[in-house]
Amino acid sequence: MVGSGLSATAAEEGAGKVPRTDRGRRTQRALLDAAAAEFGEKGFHDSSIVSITARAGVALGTFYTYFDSKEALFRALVGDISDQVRASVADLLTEPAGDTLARERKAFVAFLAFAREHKELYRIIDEAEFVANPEWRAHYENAAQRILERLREGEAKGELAGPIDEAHAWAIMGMNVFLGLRYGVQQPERPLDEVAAIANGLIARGLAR
Amino acid sequence: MVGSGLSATAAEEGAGKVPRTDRGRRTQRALLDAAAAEFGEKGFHDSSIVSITARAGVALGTFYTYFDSKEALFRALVGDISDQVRASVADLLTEPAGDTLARERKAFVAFLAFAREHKELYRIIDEAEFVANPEWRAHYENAAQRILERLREGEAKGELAGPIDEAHAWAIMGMNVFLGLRYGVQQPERPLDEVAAIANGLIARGLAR
Amino acid sequence: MVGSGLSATAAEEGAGKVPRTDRGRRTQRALLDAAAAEFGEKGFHDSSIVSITARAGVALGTFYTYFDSKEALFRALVGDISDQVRASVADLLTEPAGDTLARERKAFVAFLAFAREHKELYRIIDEAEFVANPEWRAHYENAAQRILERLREGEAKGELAGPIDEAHAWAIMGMNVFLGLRYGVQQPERPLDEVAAIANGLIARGLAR
Amino acid sequence: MVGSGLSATAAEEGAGKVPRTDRGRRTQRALLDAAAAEFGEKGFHDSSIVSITARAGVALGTFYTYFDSKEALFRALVGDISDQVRASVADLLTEPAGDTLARERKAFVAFLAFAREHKELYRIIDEAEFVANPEWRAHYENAAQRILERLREGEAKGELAGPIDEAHAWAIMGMNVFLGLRYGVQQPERPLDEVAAIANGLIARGLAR
DNA sequence: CATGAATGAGAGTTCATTCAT
DNA sequence: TATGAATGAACTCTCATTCAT
Repeated sequence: MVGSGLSATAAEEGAGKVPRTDRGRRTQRALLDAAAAEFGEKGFHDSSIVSITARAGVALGTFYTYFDSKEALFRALVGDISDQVRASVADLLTEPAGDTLARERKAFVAFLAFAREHKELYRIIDEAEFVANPEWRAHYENAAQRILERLREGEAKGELAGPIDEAHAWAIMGMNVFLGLRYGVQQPERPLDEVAAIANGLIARGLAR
Repeated sequence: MVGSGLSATAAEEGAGKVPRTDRGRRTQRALLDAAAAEFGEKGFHDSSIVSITARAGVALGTFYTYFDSKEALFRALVGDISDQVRASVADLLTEPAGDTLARERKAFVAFLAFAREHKELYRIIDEAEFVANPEWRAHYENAAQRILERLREGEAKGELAGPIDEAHAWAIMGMNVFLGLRYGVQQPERPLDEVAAIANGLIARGLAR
Repeated sequence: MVGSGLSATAAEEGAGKVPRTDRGRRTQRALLDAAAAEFGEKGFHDSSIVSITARAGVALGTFYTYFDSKEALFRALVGDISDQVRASVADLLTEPAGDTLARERKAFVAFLAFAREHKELYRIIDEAEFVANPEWRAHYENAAQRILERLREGEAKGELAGPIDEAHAWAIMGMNVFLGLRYGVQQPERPLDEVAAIANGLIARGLAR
Repeated sequence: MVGSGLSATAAEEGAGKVPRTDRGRRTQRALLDAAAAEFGEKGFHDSSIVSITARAGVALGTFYTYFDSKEALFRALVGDISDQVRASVADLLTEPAGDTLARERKAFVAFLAFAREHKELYRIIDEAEFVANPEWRAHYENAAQRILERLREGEAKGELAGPIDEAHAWAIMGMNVFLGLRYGVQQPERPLDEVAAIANGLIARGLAR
């Protein structure tokens, strides 16, 4: 289950059709939840619309009342999850955090926690990078962009040694993603803080002034 | 093109059938090369045997003379490529390299160069982690293991600050993979050394004694 | 044509899926009738789903809306025909027949008449004994069982000389089946009663008290 | 194994090609033995030439040196087995047997013994009646003819009550075949004589003068 | 005579999508 | 809006048969 389903924005960005009634909204939400489960379990190609509608408890034909195609559904879902990852991380970052490294550590913990909470989704996001349609591939680029901005702020404040490069952001994101894979999905029993300490240690000294 | 095709070991490890004539060996190689191109372009699910045999210039039925199924072919290919990445990296590491950090930098450069040379394969390896069959998923675990061993050597020699943890290896691998994605596949025009310097700088200071 | 199609029980015993609308029921019946004709003409292996759906006047894919596989269809059909043979014979036996021999004669006539009416099905039943799946092979065993019961009744009433053995039932069934093949299918022009008289004469004296 | 393979006559009746060397004869025999095993286990349609040549230990292409097609092989095999059944029965019947009923009993015992010895072949003979090509279907008609001749001899000698009809022969054959199926193949542990006594009792009284 | 690679028609099956009700 | 039957292109896989060596 992805929280309460599709976020308002994501639904309206062309991926899903806009339901006009309450009943319609409930049906669309049921389809999205079912899709999250299905895609998470089986991946894009092995998921089927028959199965998704069955999970959602609606008839097969109903699907096309809310989505134009299987790809449209996937796109809607990826957008939604991407929103949630960002939201989940942003939440923690709004609190008056200390310095840049502390912020980055918080971001990592939030990310790892999200991965643990929604293991299925991890697969979806990753798969999205490799499924044909290029517009689904924005996730990592956006994420790298946000990391880069935070690093540049730190550089400006004199907390980090310059010059900060885009490559730094991609390196950190790669670290995070793989540690998320390892300790969020494969071995979720390892204490969050332990992993965060190691990751942060690397960055801290690696970028310290 | 996958170098000269399937490496001897990979071919004999049960994934592909063993041709008994020269003609047969040529055909099997043609199929493997065609498959590398096809899987690289379209990914596992969107690749079709019809298309692979067409690329290879043989009849559809010929495929089954050399592979039991589409999955068997993919497995053979992943094994082969995995072998090649490792070999490509190991080559550079046999030379009497300096300290651990220098070795790690060389490994990264080798990896990045491989990614640039075989962009299509990048996708194959990554996809292998997410396609159902778990036996295809050994690549990252093996790679992490090798990184970890190198780091532990450095720790033993007193070059790196301990304690070295498995998480360090996964973090470095993630860095490498994402930098490979960014500067090997997406933006291959950026000078190798520039990227390597940044990556190595992070690790160097991050793990320095 | 198999009477009105699949008997209610057979349809619900897992072999065919249950249609939810009238239209669906009509389509499933069309498929079953087409299958009876096709299997009867060509036998199981030479029958094809393409051809069956063509006969039924529906699209290829429609087949899988009603049956899971070619085997499932065959199973449904065999169950149904087996039901019909039994019903056809049982019908005549409910009337207050005279002694056991008269009953057995009536059963034979009913069987022979059924074979003439549904020549194609003869082949299907016989083939079912030899096609791999053992669950399709119950027909002859059930039939022998019913004959045996009738004979034992006659023995109890003192009409037949004991001891009645299972082998008697199989012998009589074999007689019936081969006479059905010869005078039901191959030479249906010979008068029913003539054949019945000969068969019954054999049994009559063979088992007479 | 079918004795020493294809009987000379059967081989030369157009079904199999005639080998010119000793080596050739050995190869053809190996193929026939392999085919008997394969067809017996899997039936005509599920048997494959690849598998038959593998069993015979020869290359795939070699098959067509000795047989024109899969059907030709089957035909050769059925002819051969049919020969053997007849020979096996005829052997016993040449001895100066007593009356007609004693002969018929001997014939049945011989048949049952053959069925037990060559269970696989039972299936082949039966299948032959239903596989498309009508020329393969001669077996039962020939067998009925021979039974009929024996019965008419008995009638002439005054041992059996007339008038003997073709239907008697088919009835007896059906009895024999089904008892062969039941006590030759399905329950071969039952003593031969017990079954023979029951079968013969039926015929004896059924046709006795 | 023997080999085994090559062929390709044809089979069963899946599933996204359409549409009448 | 909801339903589920209908569609057919596309796919993987099999195997009898041909043929160059």
